[in-house]
Amino acid sequence: MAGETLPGTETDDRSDSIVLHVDMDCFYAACERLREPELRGEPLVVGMGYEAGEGHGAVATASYEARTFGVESAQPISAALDRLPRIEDLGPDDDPDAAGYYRPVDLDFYKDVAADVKEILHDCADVVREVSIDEAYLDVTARTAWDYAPSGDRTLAEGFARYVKQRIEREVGVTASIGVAPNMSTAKIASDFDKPDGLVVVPPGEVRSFLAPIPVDEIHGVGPVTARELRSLDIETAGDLAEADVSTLESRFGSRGRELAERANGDDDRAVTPTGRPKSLSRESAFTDPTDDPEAKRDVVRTLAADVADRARSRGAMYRTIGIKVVVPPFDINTRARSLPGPVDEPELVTDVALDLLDTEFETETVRKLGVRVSNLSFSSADQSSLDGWESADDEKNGGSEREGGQESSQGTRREDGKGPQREDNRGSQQDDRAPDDSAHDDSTHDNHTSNSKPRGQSSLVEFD
DNA sequence: TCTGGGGTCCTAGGACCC
DNA sequence: TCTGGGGTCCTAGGACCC
Repeated sequence: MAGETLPGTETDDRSDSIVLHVDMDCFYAACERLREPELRGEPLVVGMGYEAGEGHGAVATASYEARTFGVESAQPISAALDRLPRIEDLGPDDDPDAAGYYRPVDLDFYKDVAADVKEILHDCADVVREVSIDEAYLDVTARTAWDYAPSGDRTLAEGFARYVKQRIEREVGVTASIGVAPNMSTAKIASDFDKPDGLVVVPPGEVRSFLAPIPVDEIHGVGPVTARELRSLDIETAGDLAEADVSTLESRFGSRGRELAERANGDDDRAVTPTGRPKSLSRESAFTDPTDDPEAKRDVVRTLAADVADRARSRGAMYRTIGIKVVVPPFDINTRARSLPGPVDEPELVTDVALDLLDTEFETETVRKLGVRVSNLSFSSADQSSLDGWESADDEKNGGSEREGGQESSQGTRREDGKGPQREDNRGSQQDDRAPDDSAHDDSTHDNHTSNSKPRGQSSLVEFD
């Protein structure tokens, strides 16, 4: 790994950083077109929870051609079909130009394609933060510069971004929009500015003038609720937000208020850090029709719980909290959770706790959707080194001080039955992790009966039977 | 826009400890 | 024991993102 930035020389001032935000254009649709080139240029809708010929589910991605018909992402498929009929449903007299193609989401295939893209990204940058399957931040400060190319009118950074873009298109066959800026939040807005197939470069001196006219709701972190509230304060653009009175913003939005104003002003000194480990894993599913049938609900919860536990195990995650989500019509979201004294990897326990949470409060409730979630995750150390090696290996700061995970006896010995991740390790991705004395505390409160041969009667930790 | 699935972060109140 | 303040953990809900 690159050792060019020594710990001591790491500057707090990142104003000359070069950050790329790479955002794949209509990624799911682009993937479908890779394997079905006939779909190029056609209106194409990729639906999740959608099955061929059916009408449920929601739009995951609509191609630009489909968007001209009013199809939008997150729309119910039924609404999309109203605006853009399925080509197969056309009668002989209907206009084939006013119809589109519908495909179900095939995440496994998209992940394969995304892996090819990410390989290129990692090849082009020292630090890559993957935010989702189709989006990533790259810190390329060490690879290029804000200087102008000899030819005169373009920065070297722009040339570098163009190179990344072209590689993706040439080697994978899908297009990306890229924003280039001195920080993450500006790069993010820049990538969005000229989609699809865009390349927008905002050099350090132009950040504020670039941001000023941007509508507030295009700022990352401003959703419908915040946008409405901002507008009620006559704040319509990033420029307005940058000039707004900070204490007013803070009283309205808490700590987020200040942060939003800073972002709107082009101040964002977050370093691009590699993707961390997950904080929670969940699975949910909606009923086609809301139901109050207790057994039907339990069946779903059992399936979801098994799925989640399975996924946790395959990712080497132990969990300390198990929860459910119950969505009651029209759309009331309820969550319930129970924490265990220590991390476990116990599929049956996930099922039992989830069912218990369901039964105690929601047995007779009519529900639209159910979910199961595990959180408070911890990962085995073996797995850890492979994933954030650069942090733990070279960063002496967190190397020594806060890793007492080793001699923890009470809960360090979950499953000594020969396989898999053994030792819990609370380091997690340590920023808000109050891990250090977390375990110490745990220890002192209920250690004495640790018969560390067996994980002291897990079933008795939760009060079934 | 009557609503799919998988996440993150923040806030607030209560329990509990010192 | 009715009186302080500080801290952590837990749960639940909400806003937001893709």
